[in-house]
Amino acid sequence: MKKLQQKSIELRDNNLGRLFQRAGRAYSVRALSLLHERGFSDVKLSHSALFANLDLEGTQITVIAERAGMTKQAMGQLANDLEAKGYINKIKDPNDKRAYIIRFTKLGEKALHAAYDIKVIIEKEFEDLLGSKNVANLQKGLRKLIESYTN
Amino acid sequence: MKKLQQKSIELRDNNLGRLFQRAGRAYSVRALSLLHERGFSDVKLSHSALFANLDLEGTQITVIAERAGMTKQAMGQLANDLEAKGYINKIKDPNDKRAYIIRFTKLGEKALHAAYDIKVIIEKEFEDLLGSKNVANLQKGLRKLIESYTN
DNA sequence: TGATATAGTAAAGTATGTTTACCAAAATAT
DNA sequence: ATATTTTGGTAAACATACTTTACTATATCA
Repeated sequence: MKKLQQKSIELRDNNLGRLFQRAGRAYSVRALSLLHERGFSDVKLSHSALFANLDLEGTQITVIAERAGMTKQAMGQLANDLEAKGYINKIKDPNDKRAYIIRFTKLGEKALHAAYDIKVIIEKEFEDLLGSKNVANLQKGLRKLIESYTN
Repeated sequence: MKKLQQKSIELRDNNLGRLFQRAGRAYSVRALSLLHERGFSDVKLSHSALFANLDLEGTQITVIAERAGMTKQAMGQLANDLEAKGYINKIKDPNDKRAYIIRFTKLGEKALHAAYDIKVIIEKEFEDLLGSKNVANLQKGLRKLIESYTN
C-alpha cells in the first residue's frame, strides 16, 4: 500500500477537483476584473446567477431562480440589488398580478455586451496559451463530465 | 456586430468559466458523497482547506492558513471544529509557547486514506468516460491555465 | 532592555445563500 | 360558482464560511 505521506501529497497537488475549482476561480477573478475596468465596478460574481438566466424579452423571478438552481427568495434579493444598481427593471407582469418580469435596462444591456467581449478575450488568452484545439478538447471534456455527473 | 440575444446565449451555454465551476462542483459533490458513505459523514467541504494543507508530521495553524490562502482566524475555527470531531489534535508547540501544532489523529489518517481512495475512484470514472489520454490532457491544460493566471 | 513582530484568540461584520412562514392571486376540482 | 390547492413573491430568522478589527502572550531584533 502506498504511504500515507505520498497519498497526502497526491491529494494536495494532483487532484482534478482542486484543479477545476482553481481554474474556475482564476477565470472569474479575471473576468470580473475586466468588467470592473470597463466601468461596471458594482457588479459582483453572485449577480451572474441572474444575468446568466435572464432572457432578453424578460423573465419571471421564479423562473430565473429555478434555472439558476437557487431559491426564489435568494433570486429576489439579487433582483432588488441589481435594480438598485440600475442594471434591471422589475415590471409587473400584465398576465399575472402576483408576478414580476425582470428585464435588462440599457445599462444592463451594455454590461451584457461587455461581458461577452470579455468572454471572447479570455478565450483568446486561453487559446494563445494552450492552442485552440486543446481549448476545444478541454471544453468538450468538461461538458461530458458535467453531463454525466449532474444527471 | 453579433446580436445581443446570441451573445446572451453564448455567455450562458458556451462559457468556459461556468464549465470549470460546474465541473468543480460535480467533483466535490461526488467526492463528499463517497466520503460520507464511508462513515466520515461529519466532514464538510470547507474542511478540505485544512486537510489539504496539513503535513503528516504536523503543521502550525498560521502556516496552514497561509498555504490555504485564508486568515489564521478562519483556519483556527476549522481546526477547532475538526478537533471536536476527532480528526486532528492541537498540540502545544514545544519550540514556541504561542503556537500550536496540528496533527492528524488515527481517525484523521483513516479519513485521509479514504479521501485518496475516492480520488482514485473518481479519476477512474473520468477515464472510463473520456479516455485516459484525454484526462491527462485535461489535467495538463488546467495546470497551465492556473499557473499562468495566478502569477 | 525596549520596540517590534508573530501565533493565536475573540467578537463583530459581511456575503451568499437556505428554511420557515406568510399573503395574494391564479388554477383546479367539485 | 365556490372551495381548495397551487403558485409568485416577500419577510425574517438562521447557516455557512469566511474577513476585519482588536486584543493577549510570547518571541525576536536592534
